[in-house]
Amino acid sequence: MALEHAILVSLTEQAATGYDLARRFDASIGYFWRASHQQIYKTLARMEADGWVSATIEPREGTADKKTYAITDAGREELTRFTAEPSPREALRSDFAVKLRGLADVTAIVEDTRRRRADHVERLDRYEASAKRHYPDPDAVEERERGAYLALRGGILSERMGIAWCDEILDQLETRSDR
Amino acid sequence: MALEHAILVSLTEQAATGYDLARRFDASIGYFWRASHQQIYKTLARMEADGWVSATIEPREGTADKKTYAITDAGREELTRFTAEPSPREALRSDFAVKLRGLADVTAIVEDTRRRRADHVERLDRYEASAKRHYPDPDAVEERERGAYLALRGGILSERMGIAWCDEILDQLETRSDR
DNA sequence: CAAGACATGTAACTGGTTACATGATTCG
DNA sequence: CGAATCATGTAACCAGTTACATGTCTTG
Repeated sequence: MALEHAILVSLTEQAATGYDLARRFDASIGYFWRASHQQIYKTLARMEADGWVSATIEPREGTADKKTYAITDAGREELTRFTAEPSPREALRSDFAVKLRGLADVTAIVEDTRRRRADHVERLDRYEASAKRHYPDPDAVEERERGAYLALRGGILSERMGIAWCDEILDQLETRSDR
Repeated sequence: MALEHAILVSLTEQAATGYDLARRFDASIGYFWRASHQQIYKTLARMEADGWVSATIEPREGTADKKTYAITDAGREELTRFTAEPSPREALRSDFAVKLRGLADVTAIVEDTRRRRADHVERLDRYEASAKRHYPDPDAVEERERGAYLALRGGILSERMGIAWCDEILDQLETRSDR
């Protein structure tokens, strides 16, 4: 389970509320881990019980208290322990590949593939823009940003391969007649 | 949810017992969908209740009956319906990327990356061997095998990109001193 | 005769999703 | 004053994992 660890990594960079974390998971960390705010609040509660994070409470009237979470020493230890254990291979589950394998309706799959390709292109653009902005010189990435840079590179390579796959599929399935 | 649909695709090709399906999910279909036998039995029961598959029962003494499942017309309809709906983007969740992003222990990550690279190489070899054996001429793939071929191509591209990523990571993190 | 393949399951648990619910503050 | 953003949750459900459980048949 790595949601906990993704949160720990994020808190290492900067203390945050559940809401902040949810936004980070929509952006940079979301490149390789998605999480809803409900899931994040649930997980933070468990992590606090485990002593991996500690909350600073800011009472508010009329609504729930604001809680800002910071990583604890125990949390840092847990992160080190987690880093040391071998990562399991990602369980790959692709609805798209299942459809493709079945190839029940070529027209529908071509359509789906085009949609998918457009999505990859859009993400690739975002990632490349982000890379250009934050790491204009890849050979001079700062020590403490190296991890984030390499993770982003993974995103870029992954989107490029996605596009290449879509192109192969379209090349084989598209009839010359339509567009 | 696509386990049901992965099963339907598999049964379209050939009727099978739960045990057979579990083995198929360890092999070809397992390139893009993993499932344990427990999960498969549970899902088959639900699918039978939904009328998507029908079981031929072969009674056996002293142990549970053998059930061979075949896809029904309702199952084929469901598969068509599923193919027509747009595929959701895969939820990407990578323990490895979380670790990399945190970069808490460079030595541990280098080790993990090497392990990961070896795994990608091994899979790539298997996929390429399979491609060579089943589809020696990519331009002459039979109509009804096109889906399987394109899915396998996805696997190949994905492993290649995995290797490329590992190489970039190792290139940036490996000190010249070790190996 | 033992090991491994064939064959089917149950039970407890965990992580994640979807739907629902509430309320304050800020900015155009 | 209304929309967006900030902020925190609960409840019901579902899919998937892990551990446990059983028994036959085939082959070396």
